[in-house]
Amino acid sequence: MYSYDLNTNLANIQNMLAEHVIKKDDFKELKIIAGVDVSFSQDNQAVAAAVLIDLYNLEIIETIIQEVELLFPYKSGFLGFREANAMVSVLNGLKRDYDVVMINGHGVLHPRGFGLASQVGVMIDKPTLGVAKRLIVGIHIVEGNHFPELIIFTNEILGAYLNGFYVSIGHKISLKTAIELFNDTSIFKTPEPIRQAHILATQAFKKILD
DNA sequence: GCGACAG
DNA sequence: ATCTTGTCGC
Repeated sequence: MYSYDLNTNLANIQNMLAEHVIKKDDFKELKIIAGVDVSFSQDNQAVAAAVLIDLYNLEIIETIIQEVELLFPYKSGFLGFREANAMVSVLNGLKRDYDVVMINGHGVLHPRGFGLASQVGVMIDKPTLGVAKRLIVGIHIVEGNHFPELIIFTNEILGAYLNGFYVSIGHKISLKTAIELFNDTSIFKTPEPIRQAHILATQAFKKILD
């Protein structure tokens, strides 16, 4: 499915859209944070889940699950083309509004500065941040003298490595705020928004397999 | 050429 | 991502 041309075209699209990413805080308030995740196994049958969490007590105030179809195969560096649509779809199904979305995957900490979190952010035009367990090959790390470690790529600070996770700007948020949000929602190893969303998506996916 | 490769 | 059993530890 991935021909050289398709790869090049998708990369070009990412390069162009990356210019629309806003790497600074651009919001009124940060009270309700959304977490999204997609669960799947072999085929393209999948379940997307989203949770809304109150930033001040980390309690869930709304949840939603939705059956979705993944139209693209997974390929490192192009995760957005596989999961962004599903995430936007499930987020649009939420009744309440939210201020920011935490996403499993990278934001601007990406070869072309346009990871899944940035793609979703640009699509919904809201603040997003990316949280991932591993770096994409090609990203270089520069250890800082102070906590948190700073990560650099093409001479620009793009993210931070915190408590086993790589945190980066998705859209309309600064790295500083993204880091604060990561810390403020981490009661367990994994931040609540994505932890709860993952639990929801996984349970729903297994249930729907009946 | 070979292996690695966000989820 | 998911498939899977046990195991270490609070």
